[in-house]
Formats: sequence, structure tokens, C-alpha cells
Amino acid sequence: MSQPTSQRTRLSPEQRREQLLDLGVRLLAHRSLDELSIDLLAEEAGISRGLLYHYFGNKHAFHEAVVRRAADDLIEQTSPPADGDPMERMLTSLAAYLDYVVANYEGYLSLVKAAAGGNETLREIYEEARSALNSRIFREDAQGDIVPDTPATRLVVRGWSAMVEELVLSWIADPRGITREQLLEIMAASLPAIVEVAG
Amino acid sequence: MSQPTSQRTRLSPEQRREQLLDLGVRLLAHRSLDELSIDLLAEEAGISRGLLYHYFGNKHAFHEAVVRRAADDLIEQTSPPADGDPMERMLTSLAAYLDYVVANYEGYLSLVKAAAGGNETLREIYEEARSALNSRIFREDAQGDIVPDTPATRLVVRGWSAMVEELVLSWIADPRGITREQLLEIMAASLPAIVEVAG
DNA sequence: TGGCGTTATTGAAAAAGTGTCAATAGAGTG
DNA sequence: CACTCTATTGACACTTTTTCAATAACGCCA
Repeated sequence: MSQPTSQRTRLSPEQRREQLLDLGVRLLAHRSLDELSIDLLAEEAGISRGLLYHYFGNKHAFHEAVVRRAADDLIEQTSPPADGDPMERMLTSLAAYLDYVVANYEGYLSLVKAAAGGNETLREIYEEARSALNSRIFREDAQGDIVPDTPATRLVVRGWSAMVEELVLSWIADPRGITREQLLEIMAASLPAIVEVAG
Repeated sequence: MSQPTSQRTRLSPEQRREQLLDLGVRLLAHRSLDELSIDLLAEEAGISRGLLYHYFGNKHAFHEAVVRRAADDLIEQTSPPADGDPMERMLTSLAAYLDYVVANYEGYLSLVKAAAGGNETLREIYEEARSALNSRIFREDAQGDIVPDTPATRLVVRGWSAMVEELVLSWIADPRGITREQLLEIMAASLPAIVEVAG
């Protein structure tokens, strides 16, 4: 913006990749994946289209890299499980997840949207991220303190995850009517409640 | 197919629109929205690309119309609530929804994916459809037999809907481990259970 | 039955987007 | 201060979307 655009700016490959991926995630927050054209991104980044192809090969690969970046951010920034009893650990994990989404609402939204609407690869990337979160809850629950491991409960936990995601996103979009603590409590308490029902 | 393709067939605008939308929905079952090109559709329909633009203006508008059509099908074909007590009506509604998804798995999956990954408009269309399903719960439950109408419960019902969708899709993808009746029972029973927790 | 007007439909050509690659120039190095 | 390495460009080929003047079905009326 402030520099004369008549000059090329030459960055290291790492810097350039970072810049393009970050910009991609940012742009994705306000439009769908297929509205994220190479043209648009190149223009926003102030580079030629050719450079994008140099770094990512083709549009799909670029989209994939953007989604993977968003997923990695999520996994990395969500704090590891604290110790304590299982229920306490779950609350901690849920809180970390909620706080992350609050702090990165748009980026997270773009991850969810892209993954839900995308191809197999994109969905796998997202699945990985989600199971990384879930595993923190269930990893040390081998005794089934919270959830016994059966086909029915596996299914139900999937459903619960979808609910948690929806609750978090909806609550952030409109947090009136319920506090952060209430939300966390509801999400945590509903898991055993649902598992009970499925028993 | 059976007529010589060398002749134009001239239909009434309504017939033509129907044909193109139906074909669009059908084609969408086996590919994603952005693989549904104007070229492909025109060829499958045996018409020129120009005609599609005449009817729908541009590709996005066509996609939108196709998704809206699929959503309308869902609402329409999901049978209206029978009479009986609230819990019974909910079970009936859930069963109708489940059966619809079973019968139109791929098409429904495409609808969900298209809506989730798409732009604001597409998501709104899908939201409408889902709230049409949900409103059956609130509308005829004015006395709050199942769910009292508060901000907290509205939020929770949203979450529950997301869970139901995930459960249905996951169960169809792999129905081992749990019967249709068990699934319905779990979904129905979990709503009061979650509402209880949120109380 | 056959001309006639309305308008659904076409086809060609422009515009927009994707992908390729040889040529260019920025930045560190000796 | 050249010199080299390679990040970056821009022009071109190809595919897909969009436009629009020209065309030809179909219903209507004589």
C-alpha cells in the first residue's frame, strides 16, 4: 500500500508462503472457497498470478493449503489437556476450544465452511483437527469414566461434537441469553446426558 | 433421447424451468456444486448454454435455484406432523426426516455440502429449510410440553438439530451397531435430556 | 390449411478465469 | 561493484462463463 507498486518485492519463499496463506485464510472468512479466485488473491497480495502457481501448483492445492493452515492453527493454539478428573479435563478442553473460536472467529468459520462443503481431502483435514480435539477428551478415559466405547457411543460422540460446534458458533454470533460459563456447562453436561440416553 | 437432436424442442417456460431444475438436482447428487458446470447441464439437457442464461441469468443464480429446489423437496416430502401427544409427533417427524434422507442420501448430502460450503445466500436457503423442520417442534408445542421457549433453549435446539443431522448422515454411512428404531429413540430422547441440562 | 407474429432457442463471439513458461530483476555475496 | 541465484513477472494458450443478434418452433387466425 505505502510502497510504490512499480517495484517487485522479493521475499524468501517461507515469508511469501506465510503471507499468501494468511491472506487466504483472511479472505476466506468473508467469501466461499470458490469465490476465492487466484485473480482475487493475487491482486490482494499485490503479486502476479504466476507466483501463486509457482508456490502452490494449482487452485485446488492452494485451497487445500489454506484449509490445512487454518486447521493447524486450531490444533496448535488449543491448549493441551490439563490434569484432574475426566470431567474437569473435558471442561478445560472445551474452554480452550471455545476461547480459540472466540479469538479466531472468522478464520475458524472459514475452516468449517470450507471443510463442510469441500472434497474428500478437505474434509479429512478437518476431521483430523476435530479428532485431535476429541482425543484430548477421551485419550485418558480408557476406563470409560465418561463414555464407554461402543459403536452406539462412538456415533453419539460424533453427534455431540457437531452439536458443540454449532453451539459455539451460534453463541458467538449472538451471545445474548446465556453466559460463557453456562454454555460450557451445557456442552459438558450434555455429553453424559446423551450417552445415558443412548445406553 | 429418442427424438432426433437436430430439431429444437420448444417448451413452455414453466416446463423448461422444471426440467432444468430437476436435472440440476439429479446431477448434483453425484458431483459437487462447482463441478456442476453450465456446459455439463446444457449438454445433459440437450439445450444450448444460452438457454440456461436466459432462464437463470448466471451460474450462481442457477446453483441457487437448484439448491432452493432441493430444500423445497425436503420440506415438502417430510410429512407434516401427525396428531398425538408432542413426543409422539416429534418421533413421527424425525422418522419422516430420516426416511427422506435414506431415500435421497446422495442428493441430501449434496444439499448439505453445497449449503455449508456456499455463500450467504445458499446458507440462508438451507437455514430456512432446517428451521421449517424445527419450527414444527416449537409451533405445536406452544405449551412447552417438550421445550419451553427461551433464548437458551432456542440455542440448544439449534445444537440438537446439528447433532440430529450428523447422526442421521453418519448412521446411514455406517448403520452397523444400532438399529433404525434405536437411532430414532436416541435422537428423540436426547432433546429433552439436553433441554433439561440447559435448564 | 397455410401464412404470421410471438418468443423460446440457438450459435458465435466476447469476457473472465485457470494454467504455463521463458524472460526479467531483486538481493545477497565475493 | 559486478555476478549469480532464483523469486517474480507478463504474455500466451486453454477452458469456462456470459452476452446478444439471429433463428425457428408453436399457437392463432383467416
